[in-house]
Amino acid sequence: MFSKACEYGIKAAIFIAINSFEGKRVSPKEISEEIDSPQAFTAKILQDLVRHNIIYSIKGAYGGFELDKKNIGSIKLSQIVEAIDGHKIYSGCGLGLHICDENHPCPVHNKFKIVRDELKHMLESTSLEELALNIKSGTSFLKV
Amino acid sequence: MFSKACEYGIKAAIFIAINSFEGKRVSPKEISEEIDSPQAFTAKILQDLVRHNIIYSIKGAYGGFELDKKNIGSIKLSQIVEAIDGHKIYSGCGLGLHICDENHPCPVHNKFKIVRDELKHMLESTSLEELALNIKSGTSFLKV
DNA sequence: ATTAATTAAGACTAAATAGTCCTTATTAAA
DNA sequence: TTTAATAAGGACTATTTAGTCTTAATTAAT
Repeated sequence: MFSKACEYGIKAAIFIAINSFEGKRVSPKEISEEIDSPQAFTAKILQDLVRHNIIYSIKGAYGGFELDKKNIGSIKLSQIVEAIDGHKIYSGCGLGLHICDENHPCPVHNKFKIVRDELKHMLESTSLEELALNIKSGTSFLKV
Repeated sequence: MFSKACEYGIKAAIFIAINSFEGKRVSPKEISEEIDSPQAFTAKILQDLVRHNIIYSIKGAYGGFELDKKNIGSIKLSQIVEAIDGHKIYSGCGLGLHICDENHPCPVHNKFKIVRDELKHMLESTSLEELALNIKSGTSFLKV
């Protein structure tokens, strides 16, 4: 469903959020250990999130990644997915037709639309804050 | 969502179904033209469907691919997807955790489950017959 | 039996995704 | 102002997915 890059990006953002709540910056090393991902690859994905202004990076000694505590509640999963995987999850035909809409639907157009709308709604209505709080409380987990 | 192989496989199966209604066999060439897919690659995917007993192949002159007219109504989309992409759409964690269940959920486990169950239901409740009839009646399209 | 038309199989290439590694730029602290 | 700790960037490799090509096996018609 999501690319590996996107999976890592989501988990990394959650971990950064948890730490930002406590005013702590984190390094790619800590992040990749905590979310069980390849470090260098994760660092590259973090750069993507920085470029999209979803997270912030501070270079140099005592630097790291963080995000604005006040924004954690307003960052939605959809923003992270779009930053990394683009819009292809939402747009595009389920069977790969170049044109696929109400007037010229592929064989599964309407049925597929229901599923995709559900996914879209899920991504747009889930905030980083919600996910981070669940990790903090031990309700959900970032690895294993 | 689906792999290219799966997209081609679904469309090919629909086209074969349409022709089997009329007792006609079709070749990989006809199929790939009709569904706008690479011929050799499509042929390989057809072999997969044959191995899974979803379609039948008749070798030699006047051969081709066909399927049992009586079965078209009972073949579900899920069978084709499973034959080609395996079970990975259903199983596996949305964020790539090795273990992800009610007791040890990833951050999006419950929300993701809703989407995936919807997809699963869609695939399991949609028959090849239904899709083929829509193509025949011009309600939906296999290419462009 | 021979031939022409066909699917099957497997080795190959191409492109996309996943991932590594090294070098440069930046910055806080000493 | 030097140094050590860091992120950024880019070139590189590895793996997976997508796709091609050639040869073998099969079969209906002649």
